[in-house]
Amino acid sequence: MRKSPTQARATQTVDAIIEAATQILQNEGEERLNTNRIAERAGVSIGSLYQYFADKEAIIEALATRERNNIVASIIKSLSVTNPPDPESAVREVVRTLIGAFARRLRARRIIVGMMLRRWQLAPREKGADEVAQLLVAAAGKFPDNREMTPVAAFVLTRAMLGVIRSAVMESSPYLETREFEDELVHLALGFRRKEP
Amino acid sequence: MRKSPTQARATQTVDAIIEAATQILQNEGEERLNTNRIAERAGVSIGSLYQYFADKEAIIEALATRERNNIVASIIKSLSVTNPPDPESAVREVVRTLIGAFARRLRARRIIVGMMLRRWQLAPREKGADEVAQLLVAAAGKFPDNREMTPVAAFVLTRAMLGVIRSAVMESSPYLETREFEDELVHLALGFRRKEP
Amino acid sequence: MRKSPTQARATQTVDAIIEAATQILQNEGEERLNTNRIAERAGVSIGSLYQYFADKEAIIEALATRERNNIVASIIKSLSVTNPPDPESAVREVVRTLIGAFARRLRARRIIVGMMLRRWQLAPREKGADEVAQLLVAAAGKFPDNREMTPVAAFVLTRAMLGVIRSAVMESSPYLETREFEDELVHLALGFRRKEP
Amino acid sequence: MRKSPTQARATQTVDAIIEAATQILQNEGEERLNTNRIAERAGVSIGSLYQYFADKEAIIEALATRERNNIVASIIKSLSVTNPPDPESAVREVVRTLIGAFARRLRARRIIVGMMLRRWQLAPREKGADEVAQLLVAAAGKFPDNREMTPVAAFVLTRAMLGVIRSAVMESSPYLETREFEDELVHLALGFRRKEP
DNA sequence: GATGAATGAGTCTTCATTCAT
DNA sequence: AATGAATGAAGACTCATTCAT
Repeated sequence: MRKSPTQARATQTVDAIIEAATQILQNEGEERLNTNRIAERAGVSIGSLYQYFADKEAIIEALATRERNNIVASIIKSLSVTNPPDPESAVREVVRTLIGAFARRLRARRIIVGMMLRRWQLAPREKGADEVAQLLVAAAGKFPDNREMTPVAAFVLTRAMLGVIRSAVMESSPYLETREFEDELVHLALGFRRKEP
Repeated sequence: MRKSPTQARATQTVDAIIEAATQILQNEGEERLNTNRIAERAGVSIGSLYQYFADKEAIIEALATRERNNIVASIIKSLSVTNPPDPESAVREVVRTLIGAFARRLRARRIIVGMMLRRWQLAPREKGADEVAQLLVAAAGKFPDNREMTPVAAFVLTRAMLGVIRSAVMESSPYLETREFEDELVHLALGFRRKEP
Repeated sequence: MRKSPTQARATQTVDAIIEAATQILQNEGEERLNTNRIAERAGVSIGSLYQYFADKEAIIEALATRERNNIVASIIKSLSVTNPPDPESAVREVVRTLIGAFARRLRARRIIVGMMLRRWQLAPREKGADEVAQLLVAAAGKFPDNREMTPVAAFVLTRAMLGVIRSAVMESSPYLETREFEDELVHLALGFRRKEP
Repeated sequence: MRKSPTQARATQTVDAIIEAATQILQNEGEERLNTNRIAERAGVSIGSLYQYFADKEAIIEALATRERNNIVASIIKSLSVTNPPDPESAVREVVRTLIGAFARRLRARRIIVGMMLRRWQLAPREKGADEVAQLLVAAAGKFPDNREMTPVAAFVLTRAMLGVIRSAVMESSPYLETREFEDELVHLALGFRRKEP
């Protein structure tokens, strides 16, 4: 970001720009996402936009970061439920949160995810996923009959979960918000954490 | 395709175009993929390009289809192994093929694979993933202690598998070609197919 | 024309090309009129087309000429009616023929007329109009109470008549084939031929 | 117009674009009228052009509208002559103005006039011709021995007048600015407005 | 700081025409 | 003579970015 917004007014401007970009993505699609339109929708001049963002890429990055932070935050929150009675309850809580996080603002999320896939495929490092992995491992650790979670196992589990949800989002799957879909994801996670195959 | 190439010369042109597009994707990235460059790289006039492809999209589609066919073919081939002794063997065979299909292409063609994976997930009616799902279900179906595979379960399983592999490819994960990684994927699939959690 | 068709086969080809062009104009509009499409519609290769026509312009010219000849021929025919009982009958016959000639294949005619206006505005010399003018003068000469038709008067009369019909065609006027419209044109011509104003 | 010019600078740009288009039409013909050339001739970037005009068509429309307004204004002005003594005087005044409007522009701007006349005839809802029709009817209406002017009659009369003038302009007729030509047009109008044929 | 007019490289696409087969 | 694959100049339009006011 070119200039860190010190004044409250500036923070508002930055937020307005990111929100405008998200809305355009949601309502008009990626093709229509251009800096002029973002500025217009944000009620800001194009000149001002470039005072806070070095280039279009920076806006997209800010937008993606915001989305990821929201999701991670909501997962963390869901895990803070004290003392889940059994593994299934714990897992289900996380699954439900994950699905919920992605299902909201579906179209915008789909495009953002797609854009991130396109742009960051060479230098990715799915930060969010690793954080989620940590959380899952920690959550699973609470129950004695779980197998130990090696790094590889954590990697596989998180990417599997996210992969399924991501696919459902990207494919606009009708399953996405069904109970059966949630059940299957829970089943996937519980089956994975067991010791014997 | 706008015109099906009848003369040998025309077939060469079409191949040159697809090959050129592939190379550009590999060497310069998706952003630099434009019709003029494709034609130039293919040693063909832009006019010729448009004689065989209705628009840019059609070229990308042809390219993705070609890749997908290759992968699906290799999976089908791996499944033709007669009479696997147990579920694990069957699943492991498919897992190994899947990993192999993507990993082999990894070093040479990350961008194409990325594009393809994205397209599999973007295009709701793409056969690719569903074909793989069918194959997995069929492979698993040979053993009596499996639970029934509903459509939702098949969706979840295939997307989980592909999601994990996609992530490993995209993140250039060092796990990708390790035995442990393969084991975890097998574990994931076997755990999922069990009746009780 | 590059090559005058001596063989019957060649004449058919030329006709097919002109007819194809007319049909495209009629069904798809001027924008879609291009040599490749003409050749295709005519069932002829693009190479053959260029064997008979030097360039696209030549096709359009041939087409326009054909249209004009058809119209002039039909007017001549209508004037050959022997001994019309009175001026009004004579005039009405011509008017009716003119309207009929233009009203057929309305869309194609509209486009052809428009194209001619555009292309030949600098070197026009409306040949057809002058021929029609001669005919009108001759026809009018049969009745004693007409005023003399000077060249200027003939010019004005023919252009007025053609101008009205042309406008009706170009504007897709609903009047075009009504009885009232015909009456007004007859009125225009009869009023003009009277001696005192 | 895409954006209404608020700053003075912007107004200049818009004017420059229309003027450039006019010049190109004049000097190079309609076929050479393309947006890049217009921008270049206007001393403006192609981007600026597209900031004020949605597409090429919009430029042509603006240009045609400007011309039409000029002509209609001059006719209206000519009709403001108070109390013409007789029908012939009234009609002659209008005829003279019409001829003058087109003839004056003839030498300088044949192509524009041609384009304009074409557009008047092409665009069904264009006000131009109808406005002139209204004016003619009003002018004629002042005298008691005129027949009533139905819509069809007004259509025929205006298109006849404009058709004759258009032809004279387009064919570069030597009659155009002669007294005899004017007389014949007046004769045409007066003959038409009489009750009996 | 804010504005928005201006920029122009870059992209997709069409189509008249040629020429090797 | 016929074919149709190939050509490439040309044209419409977009949009990230700059900079004078």
